Amino acid sequence: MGITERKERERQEKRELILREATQMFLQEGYEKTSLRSLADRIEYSAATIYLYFKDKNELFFAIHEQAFDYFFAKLSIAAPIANPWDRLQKMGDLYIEFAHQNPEFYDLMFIMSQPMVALAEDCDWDCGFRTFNFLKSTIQECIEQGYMKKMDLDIAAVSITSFMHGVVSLVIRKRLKMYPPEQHRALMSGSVEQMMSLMRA
Amino acid sequence: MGITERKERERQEKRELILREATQMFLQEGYEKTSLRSLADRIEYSAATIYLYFKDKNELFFAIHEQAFDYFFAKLSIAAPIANPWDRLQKMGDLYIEFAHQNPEFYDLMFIMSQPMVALAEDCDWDCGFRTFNFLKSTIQECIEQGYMKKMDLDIAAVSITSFMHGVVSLVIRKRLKMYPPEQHRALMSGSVEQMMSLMRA
DNA sequence: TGGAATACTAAACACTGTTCATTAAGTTTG
DNA sequence: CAAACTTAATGAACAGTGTTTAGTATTCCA
Repeated sequence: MGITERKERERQEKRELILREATQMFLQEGYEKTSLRSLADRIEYSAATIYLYFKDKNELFFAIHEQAFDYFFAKLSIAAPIANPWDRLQKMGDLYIEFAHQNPEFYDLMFIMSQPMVALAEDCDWDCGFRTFNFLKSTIQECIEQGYMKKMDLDIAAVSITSFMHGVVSLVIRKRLKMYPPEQHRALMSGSVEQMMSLMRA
Repeated sequence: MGITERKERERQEKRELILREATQMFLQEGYEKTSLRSLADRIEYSAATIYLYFKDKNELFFAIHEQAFDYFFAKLSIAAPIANPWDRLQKMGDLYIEFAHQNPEFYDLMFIMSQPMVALAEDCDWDCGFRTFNFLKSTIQECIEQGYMKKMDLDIAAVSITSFMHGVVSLVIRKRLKMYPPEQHRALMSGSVEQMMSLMRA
């Protein structure tokens, strides 16, 4: 029964083609210009065809957002081999800022836009988000256990650090740091991160 | 020459009527359902009329966002009479969280959505944002000067605190804190804020 | 070879923000 | 007072959006 398998494979491949082109379009042209019709033009199918592979636009955006998370996780993983958890945490901070700076559209989709989370049903889980969060959490735990970081509740610490990093980055991405000229933003970001790290250091 | 004055006043009043209804609609029905046509229905004018009082939808959203900032600033000002700057800062943190929790759509418009910032031209300034930021900044300055807060660069401190507060709140609003059940969010938020405050305390 | 399943699409639906020619009302002036 | 000018408001159109559906080819299997 190789035929149904081939069909399934071809179906999967077409889904991935659409996803790949959508992702490229999203990065190249930005969110605003990524409409289902323009995507349809690009892949040379009709707009209705996209609905055979994705339930709606939110689900397509969710799929792109998962791709972005894979890329982000791969980037963060550069820090994984660093034995010292404090140095690792520090490196993760740098990589976080770098990722957001180099892929603002991805960052937006992953952490700011509503669309992908609408695709996710009320109850069910957000695997790619959880994985990243747990990676951070385990590093923080090591930092505390090995006495690099002040003793504090693990969840509070993880939420605090996530919040802080997301805060800096998203204020810049959504243009709410207008009180400082753009050329100062990078310095303010890394300055704040450094400050925050030194406050948490045991 | 009372006629041109009356005309100007009537014009201003109509602008405010539109703005008031738009704001109510935005709060009641949410962003998604606030279209220029549905707003036009509500105020019993045609959609084209709105364009006689606002350049485009972004400018209307910017005006609503300014109203939201006024309300926010009034709320934050509850803390203004508190003499001790550290207590005042603490109170401002509580009020910030409370505002975001009670008016998530306003918060979104003020600090997350792109629309209002698009209405603001590249160069020109964001008065309502600046005012709020400066209020925070002066309180931080007092905290440092009076030895309540660890010695640190004022701008770094202001950006750090803003980032952190915005981070917690916006993660919740945009549903990126799914690793914890909703009933735990408030506790995590105040827990993080407390933790952060205690780290900054001299 | 005929019937069922699949892949795909054109066209329509119900929206959106925005523009513009036209109408109606009010104001000023000869 | 009537004519000319100014302003306010609108209906209709434009160009776009996400989404649904009826219908058409094409492929597969009994």
